Amino acid sequence: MEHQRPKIIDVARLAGVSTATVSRVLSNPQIVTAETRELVEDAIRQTGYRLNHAARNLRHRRTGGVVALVPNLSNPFFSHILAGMAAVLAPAGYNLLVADTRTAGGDTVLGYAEPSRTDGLIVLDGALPADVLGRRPVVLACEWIPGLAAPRVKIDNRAAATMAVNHLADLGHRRIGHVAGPPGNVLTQARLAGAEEALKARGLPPPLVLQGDFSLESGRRAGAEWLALPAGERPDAMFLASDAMACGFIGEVQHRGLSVPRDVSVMGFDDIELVAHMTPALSTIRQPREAIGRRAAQCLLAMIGGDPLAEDIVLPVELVLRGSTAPPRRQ
Amino acid sequence: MEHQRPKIIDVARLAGVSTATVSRVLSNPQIVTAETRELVEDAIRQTGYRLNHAARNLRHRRTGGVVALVPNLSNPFFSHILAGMAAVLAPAGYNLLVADTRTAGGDTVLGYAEPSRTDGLIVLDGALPADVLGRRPVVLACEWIPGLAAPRVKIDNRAAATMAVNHLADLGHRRIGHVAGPPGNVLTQARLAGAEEALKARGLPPPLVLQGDFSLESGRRAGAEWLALPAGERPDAMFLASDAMACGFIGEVQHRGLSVPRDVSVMGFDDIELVAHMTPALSTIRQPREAIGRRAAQCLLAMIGGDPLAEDIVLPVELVLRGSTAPPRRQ
DNA sequence: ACCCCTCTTGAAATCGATTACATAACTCCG
DNA sequence: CGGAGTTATGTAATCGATTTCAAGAGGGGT
Repeated sequence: MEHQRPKIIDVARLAGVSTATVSRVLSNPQIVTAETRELVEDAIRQTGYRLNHAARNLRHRRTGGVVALVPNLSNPFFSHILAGMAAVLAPAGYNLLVADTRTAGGDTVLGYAEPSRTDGLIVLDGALPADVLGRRPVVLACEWIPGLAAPRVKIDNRAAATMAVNHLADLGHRRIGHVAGPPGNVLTQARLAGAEEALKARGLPPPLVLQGDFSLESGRRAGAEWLALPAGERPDAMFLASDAMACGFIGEVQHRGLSVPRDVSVMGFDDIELVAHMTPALSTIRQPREAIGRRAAQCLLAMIGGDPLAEDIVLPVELVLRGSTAPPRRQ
Repeated sequence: MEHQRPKIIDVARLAGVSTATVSRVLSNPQIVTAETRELVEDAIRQTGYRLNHAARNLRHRRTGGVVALVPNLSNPFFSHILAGMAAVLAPAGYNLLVADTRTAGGDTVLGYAEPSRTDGLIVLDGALPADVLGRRPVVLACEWIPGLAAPRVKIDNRAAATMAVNHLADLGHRRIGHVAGPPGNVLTQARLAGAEEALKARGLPPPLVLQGDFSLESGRRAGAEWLALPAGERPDAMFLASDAMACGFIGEVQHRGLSVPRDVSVMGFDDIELVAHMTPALSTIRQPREAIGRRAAQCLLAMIGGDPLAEDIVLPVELVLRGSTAPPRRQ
């Protein structure tokens, strides 16, 4: 016996049938007689035959791969989304490739978008140029690319931001600030708009807006900026557009000896796992991350399958109240 | 003109050469005359030809994919490692597939190990049964699988734990505890051994050992256990086998009104990005995560290329001192 | 002028599966 | 018992590139 991997023809010979029959047993068992089928299945077991996917994919003119373009893999926000996608894709016979659009160069991203490498894309980064993606199945999740006509799976960011700000206002805060995401980002804009809207609707002054970029470090900088304000001008509640920034913000404020929520209430956005364990635990907006991943994957599979259901999906968020928000201190 | 993707034969016809020549221009340009080469390159540009990877891979009997098996994608510890791997693999023409061994079922993992899906594996989970992986290029990173003969890329966990404990002892702590990882895990064992060794070498009592599993939540539980001890028996310094656990531990201790490092000094392990921003900032052992990923990928590529350099690589760690460790309180 | 060698190029086989089409066998019914 | 219809299987083309082998072109030495 050679130590080569057995091919379909080896199975066919052993079972005394043609390769066509073996192939049918593999992909469409019910159209083969039970008798023949068992013959073939025995042969498969005996030879230890395993299908060669490259060959099947070549014939099917597909790749069996789906790529997720993530802006920053180190952000734990994305990991559950990926898990949700994998949970849908694996049973459907698709591999999930993950690419970090920040660390990977533009060429690499372009390489992934290559139709002969993947059957479709799930884009979680709104900052990619639309033309990079080519004309093929794409689903946008969380963020989206303004010019691009593709189904989106997202939350209502504006309404979520409104919820967050309303909570702070309900506690009695009147000077509410916002740390936004990177300029130009669609989430930044929607969350800022929601925050402004909520304040306006209650007759409160517009928010002090500090710029961030969703990262921990930018949250820390925002904390430093907040501290640098004259005490009388500091907002007494801050709504930050990501949990990572909220962590950085709180860290900086605490390092300088102030206390959350005594000196400032803080709301985050995302509900990453960690923030429930901080001191104080972070009040935040929970995004259904796993569901986002699953729905995005389902949507993409449908598109690959030819369904033109280009409908956006909006998933519900949840307001999670913990220790980082409290009524303002009596002056 | 049809809107089909152009194939190599379309390019060949336009250039007036054979497909063999086009293929040579694509993969071995220098063996073709400059003249012909330009002809072909023009034709490629004109047709907008793009190589079909499934076909090439079929012929080459390779898949162009490498899979990383990660125990828990949500742990940010892994993301930089993955980035490091991708940085090496992409230029070499390999796709990186990422699979979470916890969320993916055993079947899925087995599917990835399938030779016709990927050319090699990088395993970051020591809990996989060795026989799942089959007989093919494998590199173990961080964790390893005792029975399996494969090159490892790792740090010296025992020495790193010794460093951590020595730091606590240098500060003057005498009752030092340890929160270990999941039982049976190789990292758990090495780190525990290093901690015990360091204490013994200094004539200090063996550590109180609490069991964890590297997760945030298990760190929180350890914090609760620590709090439940009679105050006189509590170790006044704790070394935890992961940063995630250290976060959970500190969170729990602080929630109950005690202070770090006043009431207990805490050392973590990994140096994930976030812990520099907590209050107090966490003292920890920094693993060179990106380098681990890069070296593992390089090693795997070498193995795929046929090099049998089955050498283990041990990378250096760094002791990072921040605010969570301090001399014990005077009693 | 002839032979040998090197360098380019093309024709055809190949990678390993899938599937359109053909064929054989069998059922059913008039 | 013959012909139509159904079902199970085999033959061979096909997916799109790579590569072996052979042939032709040109160069150099004698």
